[in-house]
Amino acid sequence: MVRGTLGRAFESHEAETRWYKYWLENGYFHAEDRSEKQPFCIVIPPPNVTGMLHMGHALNNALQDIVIRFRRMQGYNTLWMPGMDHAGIATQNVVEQELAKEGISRNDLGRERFVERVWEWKAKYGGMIINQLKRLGCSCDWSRERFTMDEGLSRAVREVFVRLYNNDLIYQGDYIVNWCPRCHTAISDLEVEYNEENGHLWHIRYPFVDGDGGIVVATTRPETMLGDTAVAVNPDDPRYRDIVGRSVILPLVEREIPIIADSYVTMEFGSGAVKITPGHDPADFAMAGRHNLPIIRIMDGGGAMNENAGLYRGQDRYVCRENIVADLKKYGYLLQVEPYLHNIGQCYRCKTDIEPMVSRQWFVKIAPLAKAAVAAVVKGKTRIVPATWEGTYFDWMNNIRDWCISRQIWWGHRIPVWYCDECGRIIVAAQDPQSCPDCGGTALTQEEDVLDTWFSSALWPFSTLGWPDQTEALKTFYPTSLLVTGFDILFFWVARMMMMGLYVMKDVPFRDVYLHALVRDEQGDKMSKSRGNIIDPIEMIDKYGADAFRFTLAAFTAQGRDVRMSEERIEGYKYFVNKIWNATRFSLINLEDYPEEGVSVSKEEESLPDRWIKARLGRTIDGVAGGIEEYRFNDAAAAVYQFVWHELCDWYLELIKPILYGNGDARSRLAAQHTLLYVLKTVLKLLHPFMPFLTEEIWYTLVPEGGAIMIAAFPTVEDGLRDPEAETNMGILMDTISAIRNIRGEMGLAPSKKLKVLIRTQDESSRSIVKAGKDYIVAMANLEDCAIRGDMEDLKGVATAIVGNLQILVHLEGLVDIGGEKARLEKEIAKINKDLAFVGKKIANRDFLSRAAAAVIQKEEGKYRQLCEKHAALDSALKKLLSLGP
RNA sequence: GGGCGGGUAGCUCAGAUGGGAGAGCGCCACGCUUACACCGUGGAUGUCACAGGUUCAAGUCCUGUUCCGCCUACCA
Repeated sequence: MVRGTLGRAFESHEAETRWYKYWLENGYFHAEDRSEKQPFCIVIPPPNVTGMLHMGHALNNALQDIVIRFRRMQGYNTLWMPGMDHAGIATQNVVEQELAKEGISRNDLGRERFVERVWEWKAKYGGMIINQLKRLGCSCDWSRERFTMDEGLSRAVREVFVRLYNNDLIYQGDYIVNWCPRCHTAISDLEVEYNEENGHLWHIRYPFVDGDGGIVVATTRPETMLGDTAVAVNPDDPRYRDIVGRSVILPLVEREIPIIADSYVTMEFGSGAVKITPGHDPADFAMAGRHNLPIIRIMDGGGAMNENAGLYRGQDRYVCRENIVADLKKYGYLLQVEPYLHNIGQCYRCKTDIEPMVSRQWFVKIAPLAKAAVAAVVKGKTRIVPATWEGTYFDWMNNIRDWCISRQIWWGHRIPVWYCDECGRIIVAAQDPQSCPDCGGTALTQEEDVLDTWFSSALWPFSTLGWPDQTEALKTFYPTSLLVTGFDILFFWVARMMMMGLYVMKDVPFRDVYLHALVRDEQGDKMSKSRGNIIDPIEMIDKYGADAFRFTLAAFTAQGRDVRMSEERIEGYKYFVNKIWNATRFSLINLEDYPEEGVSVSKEEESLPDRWIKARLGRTIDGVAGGIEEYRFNDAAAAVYQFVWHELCDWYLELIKPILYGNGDARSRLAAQHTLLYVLKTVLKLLHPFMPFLTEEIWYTLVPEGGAIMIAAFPTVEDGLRDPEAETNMGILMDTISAIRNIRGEMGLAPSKKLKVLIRTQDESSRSIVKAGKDYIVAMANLEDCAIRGDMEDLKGVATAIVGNLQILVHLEGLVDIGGEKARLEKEIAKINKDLAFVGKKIANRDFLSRAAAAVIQKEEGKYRQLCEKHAALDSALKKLLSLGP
């Protein structure tokens, strides 16, 4: 097979489908349960089954795929474990909405039928995101794909629940929880988001039972007064000291409630007296515990007032508020209303105002679990990157509160608890029990509630690998190597995986956690439907190709920074794709007659550009590999971008053109072809983790029998690549060429005009470097002739530049523009004067000389000397220009 | 109220371990040179938020101020 040719442009869409299929068919994504190779494993943050790929997913998964492909190429037994989350409330909502269109509710259907419907929905519409991940190029081991509601994962959930329960780490009780009246369920503290809203502070007078007067309380939620069971003041408050212990009459309700003293009350706020509603306020609930107050719940699950609300029964809580306020006013209890800005807790899914409400729920006693999870990070068993997040992690873990895990919905893992209808005994078991172990009764009723979706997600790193079975995969891949996720779910998910992993597996779930930032729009705003600033990843892939899109994501992923995304930027990296494509086309054309089996080229046959580009390639390998290893994706991307565009294309390809076009001997042409092919192949491998499709397509054409690039070995820096001498020498030639080009541009000499140049230096070694590289200078600076001499006689009609110890004189011939050259030299000299003043001041400073490091002093003195020389050279050039004339 | 991150070129951002600043895009000029105009060559642009301090030397370390984000929190 011979090398092929490439079309005019990369057809991304066609290539993407073709190569993804090819990879799948060849099983390249598949990880071995057992292998001689070192394991490397990432578990995917499971997207919601209802989810569609958004920018956050795209970033998250592009980064994972970059690391995974990199490690796979490095020879690891690489597993990227994919799957989805059943997303209890979200999915139930979707299906309920579907039912609503048919005019029925889930209650009409009943639990069993409803859950069936959800499964049907999932089969039909669920998991769109999986196909979208494939469009991105994700190399997950799809043969292992899991779903949190799978039989196996459900078994893991039950098993963990039972263990926790038997260890007294799960309990049931009546506590105040965050209740979403729309979702009709309790949610955890984390699922509440607080937003500032303009409200009011109502001042209400509660009259004393005995005697005149009363006490004034201030509240933002007057409707909750129906559930008040006390009024509290601070024990140190002189205003109220005497009335503690007395009682007041709750207006409208006519209930007698006590005035109690509790140091929780802030004297300075409002009137210094607080109404206490233990049934509907977390702080009040806590106070009720301390003072043994009755707890009255006044609302139902939908946020409407219940039978305890008397006349207000059936009213929605906000309607009720208006009525209460009106009534208070009517009866003279309302003293004052002031505008008040405060935080309202809302359901993070549906934005409905949360109602704190007392109800019977299941909780995980979390402090002991959190303690171990903190210790693991302190000991460095798990590393959080960037490390600044460790502090946040510790703060949260150390102040953590028990986790409410029961949800009053139907879609999810039903809690493995049964109640004996006969004797009332609670049975907690992994397997459905047949009878009551106490009374032997067979009439058992299972707990209605399901578990928080995050409960099953917390088990993800080991449940997906087969736990509770001791599978080979589990032994090989746990603890996993890396977790990549957004910082927004550090608490929701990462922390809980840490706790569960340590509890169940006795080891951390992952060695490294890389937390990336959020994707925002170019203004820095969060992308959201309501803002209308969403960029759809799939649309971007269609338009610019997955490779350009992925590269853009990587290039903008600096640690600790949000990713600002705009279409323009993706387009910019599409240009990079095009550049790579065309550099390859150029190479292919010029490799046509290069033998497939290659040639062996000795060190001596290599040209300076050959040696130089290989040396630069070596540094690029370090940059890319180091960047990915340290999760500095922008650095890795920048390193390869810079190399391909500004070293390979801008310099190397241009430098070898004359050689390739046959201006030299056959051997040096072969040497250039050899190097070109080698460098191109290597850089494609460096690019592959970022641009899998493009590189595979090119690789296939360039190395038809080389197998897939995705399983090629990732380059390492061989000794032959290090060549500082070539870098230095080539650097001199490049600076020389740039200096001539600069004169051409500044002096307005046409690009097409071939110039005559004289390069002079008394330094032997520089002269020989330039002599050896003369042909490159002539070609790259478009010269008619380039003389290199050691004598320093005066010349007229030239423009001068100084590079190191080289004096570069460009003959201006007929078009002498003394004014132009004078201005150019003066500008240059002015710049040097400024630098000279600065460095001069420094090395004249006694303190600097006595205190700075020797190396620094040496460096500064060297700099000064060079500046002086350059200054002198330019100055004499200027003088000659003026004295000699045209 | 606490905590964290950030204010560097017109824009978006890089700048371990202190030695007077970089990239990409944009802008200006010139070029269709047989890979690429999704290109090439050259050029311009910065009181590194502000004020102090440490140091021979500060974008980089310390303190304070200010502005902007985010996280977190039971002052009703």
